[in-house]
Amino acid sequence: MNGSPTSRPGEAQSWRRGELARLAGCHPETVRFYEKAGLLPPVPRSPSGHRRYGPAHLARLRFILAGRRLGFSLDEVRELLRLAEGGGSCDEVRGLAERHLAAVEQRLGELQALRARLVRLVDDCRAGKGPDCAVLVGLFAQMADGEGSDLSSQRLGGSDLR
Amino acid sequence: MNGSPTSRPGEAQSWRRGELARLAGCHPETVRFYEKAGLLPPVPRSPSGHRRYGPAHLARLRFILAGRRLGFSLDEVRELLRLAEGGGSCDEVRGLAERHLAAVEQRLGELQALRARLVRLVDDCRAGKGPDCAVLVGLFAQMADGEGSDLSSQRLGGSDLR
DNA sequence: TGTAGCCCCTGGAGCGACTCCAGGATCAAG
DNA sequence: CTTGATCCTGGAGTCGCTCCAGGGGCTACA
Repeated sequence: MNGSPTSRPGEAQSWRRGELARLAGCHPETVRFYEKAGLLPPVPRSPSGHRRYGPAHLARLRFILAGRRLGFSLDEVRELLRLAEGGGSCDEVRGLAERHLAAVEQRLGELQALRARLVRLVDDCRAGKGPDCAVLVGLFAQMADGEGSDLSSQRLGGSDLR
Repeated sequence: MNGSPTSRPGEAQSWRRGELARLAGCHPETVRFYEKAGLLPPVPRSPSGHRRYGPAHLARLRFILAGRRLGFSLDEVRELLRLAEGGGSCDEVRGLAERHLAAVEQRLGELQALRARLVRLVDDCRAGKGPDCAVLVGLFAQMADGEGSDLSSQRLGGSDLR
């Protein structure tokens, strides 16, 4: 698991796309996607058109992936990169992180409410209080009123960044 | 806010798409989308081709939206509808709900871990322990090792079902 | 030298769950 | 009869990737 690249002798470290991806821990297609999205710069090519990456690209890619793992959107990661490289102030960076944290906490609250409702439904069902399935009854009940029907909702969508 | 429809006299209750959507609490386009997705059946049309909905459609739409509010995917809602109408067993329904609940709880765990990491980052930053922004330092640090870099991650994406 | 088996290139489609748009028809109220 | 809201259709856009087809290249081994 050393990062020894398939480099031509005489050249400094230089990796192909798949090698870079493996070193950073992402899918090779993701690298191409980030380049298209402007998060990674266009990169030097070998005579035959193959991309060749160096340590700076690896560092940038890892930074992007770290941001994604923290739940930042690609736009937010773009901004973080700008701040990191253009020397944005610490306040700006922290502000971004704090806004993101607030979003995470709101989502957490929503999911907790969701879980409570699901637990109640499933528990009622297990208790078998009536002739009908409590889950379905619950769904029909929630049809009528708007329990939890405000604005906030859904999307569990675990595991991006596979 | 009564549901009095714009119905022609002599016809039973009959609503247009926008009215149905308003009664159910969703976007009019969502109704069309659910029809295309096979969750709502093709619906009778007026001579000029406009859809006319009745109470049964409203009930079905509300059921779907209630399921979505509980975080079920459209596929899961489809299955719930099948079980509700075809008389699936309570066990089947509860099984579906339990599996969904497990997914919600897993996502909750992921988000809690995420929040902890963000809180730590932001707190370090506020404490101003070093010359550099702790958030950025944290990002660069997490670049290297794989703190939280297993498989699970991301997508906050609150508030579908606007 | 051939060739097997990988990797890379490109542009484009697909996922989920909608939402929005263009360009035109229809409806309900005044 | 006009006005403005609503409806119709098919198609594109969102986000963050992942996968595919159809082609070229690169490396190791026989």
